[in-house]
This record gives sequence, C-alpha cells and structure tokens, in this order.
Amino acid sequence: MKPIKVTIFEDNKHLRESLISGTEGFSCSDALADCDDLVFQLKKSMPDVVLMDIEMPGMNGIEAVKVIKQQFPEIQILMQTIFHDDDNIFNAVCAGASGYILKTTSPEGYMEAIRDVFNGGSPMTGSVARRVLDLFQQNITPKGNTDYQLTPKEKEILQQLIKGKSYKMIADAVGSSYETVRTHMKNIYAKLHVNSNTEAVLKVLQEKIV
Amino acid sequence: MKPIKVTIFEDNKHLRESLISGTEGFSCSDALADCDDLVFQLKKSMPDVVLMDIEMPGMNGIEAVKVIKQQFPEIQILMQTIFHDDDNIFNAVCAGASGYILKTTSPEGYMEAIRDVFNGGSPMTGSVARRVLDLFQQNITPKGNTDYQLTPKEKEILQQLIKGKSYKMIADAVGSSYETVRTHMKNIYAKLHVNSNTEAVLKVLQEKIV
DNA sequence: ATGTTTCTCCCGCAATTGCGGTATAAAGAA
DNA sequence: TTCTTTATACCGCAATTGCGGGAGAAACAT
Repeated sequence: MKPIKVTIFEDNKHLRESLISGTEGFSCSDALADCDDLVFQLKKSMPDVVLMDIEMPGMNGIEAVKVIKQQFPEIQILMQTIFHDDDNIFNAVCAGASGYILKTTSPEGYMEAIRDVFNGGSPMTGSVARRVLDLFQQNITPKGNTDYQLTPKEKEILQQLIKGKSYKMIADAVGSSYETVRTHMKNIYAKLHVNSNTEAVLKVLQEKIV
Repeated sequence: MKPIKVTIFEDNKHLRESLISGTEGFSCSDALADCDDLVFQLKKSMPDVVLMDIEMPGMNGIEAVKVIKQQFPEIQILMQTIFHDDDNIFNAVCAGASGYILKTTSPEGYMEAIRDVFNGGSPMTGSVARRVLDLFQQNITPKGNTDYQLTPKEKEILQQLIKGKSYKMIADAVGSSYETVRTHMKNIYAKLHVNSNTEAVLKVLQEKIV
C-alpha cells in the first residue's frame, strides 16, 4: 500500500508536517507557507491530497483551490480553518474543495479526514453540509406547481422524449406502435399547450414534469 | 432549556428509546415500529426531530420523509440505516432528510447527530456529502469543459432554439433568412454530433453551452 | 495575394413531425 | 348499465426538419 502523499499549505506548517510524516500510510510531499508558484510547486511534488488553509497570506485560499482544481482536477483538496466561517467554507466548496475541517480537530481526526477525501469522500461539519444541502434541494425542486393531468403512459413517453429519442425509438422503448406514440404525443401537446417537440422538452425540463 | 423532543421510527425501537429518554436534554415523544397513521401520530407527539429508519416495513422510509416534510416542514429528519447504501441515502436527502447516520454509531454519536440536526446542521458521512457535492457543483459551475468551436452566430441561433422557436421564428429573431438558419443548424448538428432538434437542445442545456 | 473562416442564400428530397380525423378494447366511475 | 378515461392503432395531409449539394461575399491570417 503506497502512502497518501499530502502537500500542506499553512502558515505555521511545521505543526502538521511532522504529524503527517510520522503517521503510517501518509507521507508529506511538501509543506508551503504561501501560494507563490503554486502550479510549479505542485508539479514538483504531485500530491494526492492538498491540505489548504483558508486564511492564507498572499493568494486567497479559495483562489488557490480554483487554480489547483483547474490545473490538477484529480488532486483532492481538504480545507482547514480556525474559524467556523460558513461563507468562506461554502465558497471553498463551490470552488472545488472536497472537504473541510477545523484546526481544532484532533490528530486522529485529521488523518481520518485526509483518508476520507483521498477515498472519494467529503468530510465536513454538519453546518456546512446543511448549507450545501439547502442550496441543492432548492436547485432540484423549483416546484412543479402546475398539474397537467398527464397519464402514466404519457409521462413514460415524455421521459423517453427528454432523452432525445425520435417517435420510432420511443415506440420501441415503451412497447407501443409508432402510431400510438404519435397519438399520445398529440394529447400531450394539447395538455402542455405546446406545438413542437422542442417546446415540450423545454417545458418538461424547466417545470420538472415527469 | 427545553429538551429536544424526538420521535423514533424503527423496527426494534426499544433500543434507542431508553437511550434518548435517559439522556439529559432529550425526550422521546414517541417510538413507532411502522409508518401507519404517520401524520396523525406526528400531530399528537409534535417532535422537534424524527429519527427515521431507511428500511421500514410498510411505507418506505424515503416516502415517509416526503410526507413528513410536506406536512411538517419544520421537523428535522435524521435518517439511520444499517447499510451504507449511498443511493438510498442520497434519495432520502433529496426527499428532505437533513442528516444521516449509521446504526453502528456510538450512543454519543447519536446524541451529537440529533443535536446537530436540531441546531440546523446536517450530519452525514463523507461519502454521502461527496455525492451531494458533486451534483451540486455540476449544477452550479458553467461546466465549459467541452469546446465545440461554435461560431458567435451559431451560438446566437442556439439561444433562440432553446427558447422553443422554429427555424422560421429564429430567422426572424436573428435577422437572417430561413435558409441561412437551416445552413447554420446543419453545421451546428455536425459540431455537436447530434441529429435532431431535441438532441441539440438537450445537449446545450445539459452541458451549459451558449 | 491567397487561403480559411464565417455568414449568407438557394435547391431538392426523404424523413419526421404536427394536426385533423376515426375507431376499438379495457378499466373505472356514475 | 352507460359514460368517461386510458391505451391502443391507423389514415391522410401539410408543415417542418434533416441532409446532400452548390455558391457568393466579407473578414482575417499567412
């Protein structure tokens, strides 16, 4: 088992450098006090995980996340901060950070979090998770308040339609004849008050019908 | 400080009932083995937090979440499960659950999680958080990773197309002839590798082109 | 000066779609 | 039982779209 290579961006880097280097299964590929030559440094050390301080001198930690994710999308980024500043954490998450921990976290917690991001997880506190969740739920549920009284079959056909299929393909997919699909489509158009394929697809996607 | 009122939905409910009742700052308002009369039961006990098992007899735990959130949006729901089944957890989160813990969680972990959801947090494991995060970032970021080399005019036409307009209407909108629009569309189709109006619209919307 | 790209426009033809009918059978409600 | 809804299926015709060409003008790069 190869050790997880970690690069640390932190003001007082020596604190955690020894911790990581001294723990089984981890290796510290680099420890930097600022974000100068960010890309160059990372190219040299090529870490699996970056431990990034949100409060950095010079380049902002969140800016750094953006740069890293753009240049090295495969590197997992774990944010750390002294404050429990939801806004910053939230921005970092949007920028591409995969997890977030407080600096008050125990050494074991640190290693656990690093292992978690490396394995594709996103360790974070409940309050951060909630903020992400709220925005997420808001985005996926713009409330299909309008009811178009579509029958099950009609919805089934619409689901195929919004995959970009033609009537023939839909007929095949839902097990009805081509002509039957056409009949259903006529009824769907009437119910949705549209008069083209495209309009129907747009209405379904935008109003989250089916 | 009033105790946090918790209602438990679980198969072997007695396990946790005593735990919650016996802990300072918590009270168990109810403990139910199934989701019969869900709304009636909740009206009676009016809990702050619902501890819901994802694997429930009768009504599915996720369905229950939907019902509860619709009827009592202020109740916080904490999911619990034996398995680490990302799909179910993910669905639960979409349905309105605010947090998620494994049943193997320690008693202290349980109380911590309940306190967390009550206080507006969303306790969850790293892997669930990651799934939510991924979908979230996908919906937020312009996602311009794919470049189809569309010309300005082609993009302009696509913008009209995703409003549901026909070629004739587009021609009018962009100030070109019907035939010109058709020519552009041909080129667009070739660049996007699609062969129908619907597919083009879907690709543009999904990949946030234009 | 020459080639490339972009925008422009037209023709033709096949396929698909939009819309108007008609019609039968099963299921459910009145 | 009769009426309504849903799903099934077909016909015809007009309009639109998809795809194959060709072709000119302007802008831009080499």
